[in-house]
Amino acid sequence: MTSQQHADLWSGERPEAARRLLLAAVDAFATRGFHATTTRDIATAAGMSPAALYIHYPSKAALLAEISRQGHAATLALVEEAAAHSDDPRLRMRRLVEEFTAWHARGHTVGRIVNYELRALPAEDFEVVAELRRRIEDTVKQVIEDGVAAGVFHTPETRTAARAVTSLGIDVARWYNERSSETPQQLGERYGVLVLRMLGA
Amino acid sequence: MTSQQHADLWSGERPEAARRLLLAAVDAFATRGFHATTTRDIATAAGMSPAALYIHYPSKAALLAEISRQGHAATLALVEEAAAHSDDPRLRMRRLVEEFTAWHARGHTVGRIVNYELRALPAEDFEVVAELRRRIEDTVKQVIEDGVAAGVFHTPETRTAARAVTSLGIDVARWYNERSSETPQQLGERYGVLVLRMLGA
DNA sequence: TCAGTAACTAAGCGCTTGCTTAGCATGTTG
DNA sequence: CAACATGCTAAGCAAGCGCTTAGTTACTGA
Repeated sequence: MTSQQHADLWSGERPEAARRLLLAAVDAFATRGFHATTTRDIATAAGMSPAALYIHYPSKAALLAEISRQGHAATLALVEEAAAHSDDPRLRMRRLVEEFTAWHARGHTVGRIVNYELRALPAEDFEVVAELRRRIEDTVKQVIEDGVAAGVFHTPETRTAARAVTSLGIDVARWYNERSSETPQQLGERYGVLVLRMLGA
Repeated sequence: MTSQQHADLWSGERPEAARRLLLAAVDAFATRGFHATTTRDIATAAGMSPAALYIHYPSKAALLAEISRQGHAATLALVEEAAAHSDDPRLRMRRLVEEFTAWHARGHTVGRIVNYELRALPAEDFEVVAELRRRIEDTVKQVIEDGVAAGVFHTPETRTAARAVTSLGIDVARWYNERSSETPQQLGERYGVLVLRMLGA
């Protein structure tokens, strides 16, 4: 159940019990949603009593905030790295879509929390996360604008195009699961082709 | 707050108090999510005491099921109509994306419930709704396959392409709101252009 | 040796939840 | 005009919620 993705994202989390709680929370929030998940669910899945949760995290919402912040930070890093990877906007965009899509497939549990549990975040955590989201979208928009300026993309509304590109990746977290016929990498490659055509490359 | 969309979808709902409850539930479920919404929220917004809800609906989940069933049925009708509208797969697909996208923008509250509250549905209601969703996706896929067969679309994986097309529309319900700079119709037209290019038309 | 600390549990507190019960107006019908 | 149906409210119940308290155990270091 717990995918490799989680283990990597929080491999440095100490003490180990805190990490187990985080992984249990990711699975529970992704499967049932934040509000339908109880602190007893999380603690039990991590092999502890409910009270033990509060030694490592001050509240249920703090667990959500930790997952959302880290998930968003990792996504932004991935997008920025792909966008800086070459000089050709086509290669940058293809790499960006490949990685962004594969990330949302491989980490669809974290992806669901990141994208669909924003409302449940405490106000100040939401602010932090909203800024990360803005930077992700701006990075995508910048690659498109670079491509338009270079004459390799042909799309009049870069904001709308950026929305479409990010939408494709984000929505993968909603429908993808381990039983899907495509691997995350395959899906990324196919979406990369579709997006380049969509942008008129 | 209550958009025209809702009023149209449930204009025939009698008695009028039942309709008011339904509209209040749509707003509340879309804004806060099903599990974060209380029966007191819904009843108060509809101008009644909590007990009055149970005269018109047997449970909170029954309200959700009613919204989800009707929302899915309306979406399927819209998609099937657009898909049957002409002989040219390009015109059919453009119309389909225009209407599907505009629908998710105009009715983003209902759209959020339809697409993001499936987990909260009672099992038997979920089955009904899952079948409607299958038919929506199959209709989209069929238009793509018709286009490939006619030589006007060029995309090797029709299932993946259908996923991408529906994803674009569905995700609109997540981010669109009344303050968005594009009208639902504008957005539909722009997405129609992007999708046709994506399909290699 | 033993005070101090970190990690935990059993028990439960105060509150909110979905939903029920009992009863009250209003309007309709034989 | 009695009998009933409809649509509602005030009050509240049992269950479950997030979180706290008080205490136990195992380990560390002077």
